Amino acid sequence: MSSEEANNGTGNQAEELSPAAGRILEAASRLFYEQGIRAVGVDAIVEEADVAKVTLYNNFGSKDELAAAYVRDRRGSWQRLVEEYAGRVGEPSNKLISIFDALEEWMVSGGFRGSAAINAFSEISEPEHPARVAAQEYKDWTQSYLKELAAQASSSDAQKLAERIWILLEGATIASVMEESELPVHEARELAASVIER
Amino acid sequence: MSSEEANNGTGNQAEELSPAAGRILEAASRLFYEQGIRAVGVDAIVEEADVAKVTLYNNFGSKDELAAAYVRDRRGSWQRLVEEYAGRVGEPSNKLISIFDALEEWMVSGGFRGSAAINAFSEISEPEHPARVAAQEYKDWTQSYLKELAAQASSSDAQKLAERIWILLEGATIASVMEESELPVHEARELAASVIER
DNA sequence: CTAATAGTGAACAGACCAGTTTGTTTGGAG
DNA sequence: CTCCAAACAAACTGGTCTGTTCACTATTAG
Repeated sequence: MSSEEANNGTGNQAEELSPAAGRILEAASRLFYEQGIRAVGVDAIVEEADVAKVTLYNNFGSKDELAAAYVRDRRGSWQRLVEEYAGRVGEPSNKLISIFDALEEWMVSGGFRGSAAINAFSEISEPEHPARVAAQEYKDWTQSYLKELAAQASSSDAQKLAERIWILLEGATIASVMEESELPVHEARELAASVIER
Repeated sequence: MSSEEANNGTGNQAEELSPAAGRILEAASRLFYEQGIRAVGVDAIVEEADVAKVTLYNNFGSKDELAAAYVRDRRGSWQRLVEEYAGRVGEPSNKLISIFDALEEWMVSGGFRGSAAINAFSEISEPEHPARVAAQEYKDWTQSYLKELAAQASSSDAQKLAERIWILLEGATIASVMEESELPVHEARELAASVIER
């Protein structure tokens, strides 16, 4: 309960990890994202992180929990990027649009395979699976973030505006992955701008 | 090379299957869609279809090929539904919008877990995997279908219009799955209508 | 010095996986 | 009646999976 205890959903728990645990999460993040959660075995992660298997289980408890940590880790990085882009502009309506700029940077930084949360959600159907719960958290954060900005930007129906931006964001992500092009992000950004300006 | 040989991408190869093979594809479709491709073992499919394991391998060759057949089967049903809805309206612009009505029916028919193609795409990263190739076919068909309608509906930039409808379609699908609600489909439909009428 | 903490490597358990083999049964077609 | 194709059951191969156990080592704090 001392100074830096509040872990209020805004991510980056990687700071408080031991070096070995950090390496594990790093390796798991890369492999899970590249190949999918079910496609990667713990042995591969252990080897990539250059770590003993026991260390993985001492730090994360199970593969499923590690997968959840991976989804949360990616979500944290995404949130930070989104807020960084939003911080560069003043108007709430421009903040909304800047999400698509953040998405473009996220994409072009190489090896884009879509959103870790969406992928986890598509891959895992068990409702209680930790990684699926973590993916829900991503959805909840994004939606409430959009709703907050929409309320500041629009006088009339903020809920509706937020919902529409959310649809465009998810659609741009999937379309970009399937087309292997950032064009859908531009298109969605344009469309979002026209939606905001009514 | 006789009469009914042309398999021109418009699906439903289930007709020409033996009873046992049909049962296999049916069972595989249900299980793969509900739980994901990697999560379902061939033994579970064999048991569900009440069939011998050898029969599965004689008819489909491998689990990967069966997974591809599953994606193509779902795609075929989706195409038929889309074209049925399009057939009910006259104007090309209304045909474009009717896709969202088809999507809504697709959704509310129960157990909605998103698009089999998107799920397969998210789950499988190997580019040459048969199921991933089948998912690409879904993308290609949808895009060219949209482009064709957009060309009939719009004088100016059909390519752009098709791209935007495609983004809205994918976004509505993902958002609906994650929210467990058909609201995003309505929202996307409205948005599509306003995009079409410029 | 000592005691606790975190890590190591290697072997192991037990389940599950895709795919194959073998020998048998069944239902038409010529 | 015979032949053939398709399906059957069940055992089996060889591999991979998650997770655990064990004996040992390095670091650090009191």
